[in-house]
Amino acid sequence: MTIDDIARLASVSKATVSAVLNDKPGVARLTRDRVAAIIDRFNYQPSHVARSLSVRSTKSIGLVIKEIDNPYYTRIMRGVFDACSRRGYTVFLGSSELTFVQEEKSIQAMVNQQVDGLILTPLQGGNRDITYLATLIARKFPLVLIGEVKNLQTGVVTILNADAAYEAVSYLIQQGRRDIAYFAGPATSMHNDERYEGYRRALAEHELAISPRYVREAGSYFEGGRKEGLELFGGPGEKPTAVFCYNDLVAIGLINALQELKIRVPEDVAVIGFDNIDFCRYANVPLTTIENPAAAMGEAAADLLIGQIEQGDRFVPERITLNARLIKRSST
Amino acid sequence: MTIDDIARLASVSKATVSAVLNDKPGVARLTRDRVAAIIDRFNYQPSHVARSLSVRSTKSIGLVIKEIDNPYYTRIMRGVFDACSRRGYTVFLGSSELTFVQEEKSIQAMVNQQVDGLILTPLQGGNRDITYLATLIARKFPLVLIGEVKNLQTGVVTILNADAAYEAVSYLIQQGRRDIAYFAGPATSMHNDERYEGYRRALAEHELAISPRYVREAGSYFEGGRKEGLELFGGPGEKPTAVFCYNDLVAIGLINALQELKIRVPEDVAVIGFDNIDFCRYANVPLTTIENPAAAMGEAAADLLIGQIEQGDRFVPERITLNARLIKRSST
DNA sequence: ATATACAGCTAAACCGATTCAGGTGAATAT
DNA sequence: ATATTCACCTGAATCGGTTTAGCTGTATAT
Repeated sequence: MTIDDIARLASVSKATVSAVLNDKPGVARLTRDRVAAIIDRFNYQPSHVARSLSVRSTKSIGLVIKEIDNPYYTRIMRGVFDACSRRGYTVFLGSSELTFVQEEKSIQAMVNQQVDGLILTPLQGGNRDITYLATLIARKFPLVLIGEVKNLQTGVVTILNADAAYEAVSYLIQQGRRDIAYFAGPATSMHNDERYEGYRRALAEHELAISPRYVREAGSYFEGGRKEGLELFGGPGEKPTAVFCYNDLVAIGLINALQELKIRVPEDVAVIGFDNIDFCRYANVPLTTIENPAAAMGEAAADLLIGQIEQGDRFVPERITLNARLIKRSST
Repeated sequence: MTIDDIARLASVSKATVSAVLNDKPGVARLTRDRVAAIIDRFNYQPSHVARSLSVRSTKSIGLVIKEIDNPYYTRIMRGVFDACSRRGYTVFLGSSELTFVQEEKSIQAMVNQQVDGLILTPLQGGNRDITYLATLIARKFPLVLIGEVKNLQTGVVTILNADAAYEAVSYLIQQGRRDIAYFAGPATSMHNDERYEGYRRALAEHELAISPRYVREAGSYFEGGRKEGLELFGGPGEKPTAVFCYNDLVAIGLINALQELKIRVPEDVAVIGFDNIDFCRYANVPLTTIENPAAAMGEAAADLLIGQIEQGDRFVPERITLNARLIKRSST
């Protein structure tokens, strides 16, 4: 079934059928009804591909995330997906698998599929090569980043990591904790820099010194948190009375280590995570953490992107900042 | 940049350029090199959309899962994604959000986008309407299901749920447990039926009776497991010494309830889950469970589907069954 | 009565690729 | 010298839509 068939059956031109399909004016009531009747009698669906070729838009966007099966990115996905389906866009899935090569490949695959725009949770780090993304932006290709990349003029959606970290650490101080450690994320992560900054600011504001032994790179997984926990709390030397962690997995790993060492949470040591993954609720010590509104970020990114796509030219790169709030549970 | 531009620049016809692009024979070495040089000098990428229209294939598939941010489906996604990118297909994301209406909508959106085929983790239940899927199949639309749907002749990828459950329950019996409960999944789930069947068989084989009080519908989430756990173990009456759970979340909910009731795991009660989500490893009582090879199923489904797409006609609906093995940890 | 406006419709160009039935000329066969 | 073969290349049709300029014929204005 093509538009020609419908035109023939209705004895009109395909231009008229097209007008009916797209609710364009200039078709008499009677004709419109007759054509519409035939269209749904034969259950005709216009070819999306042909339409795309003609109007130069595929009504689809690409989403390239860091890891497909990471609950945090998964929540971003859900937000993007929801916003897109609401606005009639479909989404292509891509993943950078944590490597720059793969990231660029995925982006290229999407661009090649001629998506109308792209949402990216960019990899970060000193050795980040900006050129490819910059080219894309120079070509006016609609692009929205979730998370910052320096020197790139596009739409960006973020949370105020530093402020959230500040709030969390202040809360610990307010509870009487004075020796507070930070279990840091990967050194290449800008999120980590920002969270550290909040930590630093909170301590500085209360005139508490930062002990170098208390700032440890634990990465972003369970194992890192556990390992650093065993080392710091199992080894010799002073022990902190609270730990602010880069993310929830690290916090859970740490708690696991603490329990193994028979150190009580929160009595002996308070722990705060970041992200509020589902797991926090299920854990036997429900984790105090910072709600990272991943789904909302996904939605915001999609809305921003689609706005960008549909505005075309005169569009100014926007920046959306969402709030991350502290969720108090029993680990503090 | 279109194929015409390249043709003009190389002073050949677009047919020749097309032949070069697609590595077709019948182009002289010299010409081929000249054209190729121009193609990559201008960094020309042929329009995927135009190509799709011409060859009637978009080199993309649709993946419709039940829930985007459910770790189990997320692992399926990863498998599908990996297999597809390996074979040069891109994947559209869709979600049924656990409702039949939304499932059909998502599928239609994909079909409308003219994907070459579809992978679906179908909703199940007595009131499942088969007609739409059946129509698709009748139209020879390539479709692979992850999980069974009755009366549908397509590719299917599954695990032997009953056998896996049988193995798990047998293991409990072998450890000396005799009063074994089953915390069941949603009544509409075929997986649940099969797992119950395995449970039943294991008990029957050892001439152990099934106590109706011990078979309880806990659904598929943490809350259900916790609630049924509190009821069964907190209330009056006999208590089982082991529980086989529909899935890991239910098992974790149950363990949470048991800990609240000061019942020791595994000393007083052994618990087995199903799926082996990441969480099992992180829990303070590492959960014995059944490894559900979700990623492998995703890969198998994608391979099956792509095979089906590329074979075209003479294709026989295949069925792939993967093994699920018991992973013994400290909850038993 | 003539000019003007307008609603309703269509023919044909266009989007950017693929494909196939020939055409051309050089090399080989008879 | 003519016929045959073959490698290489091209023109034009095709995929299935959208869009625009222009053509009707009827209604209104002058």
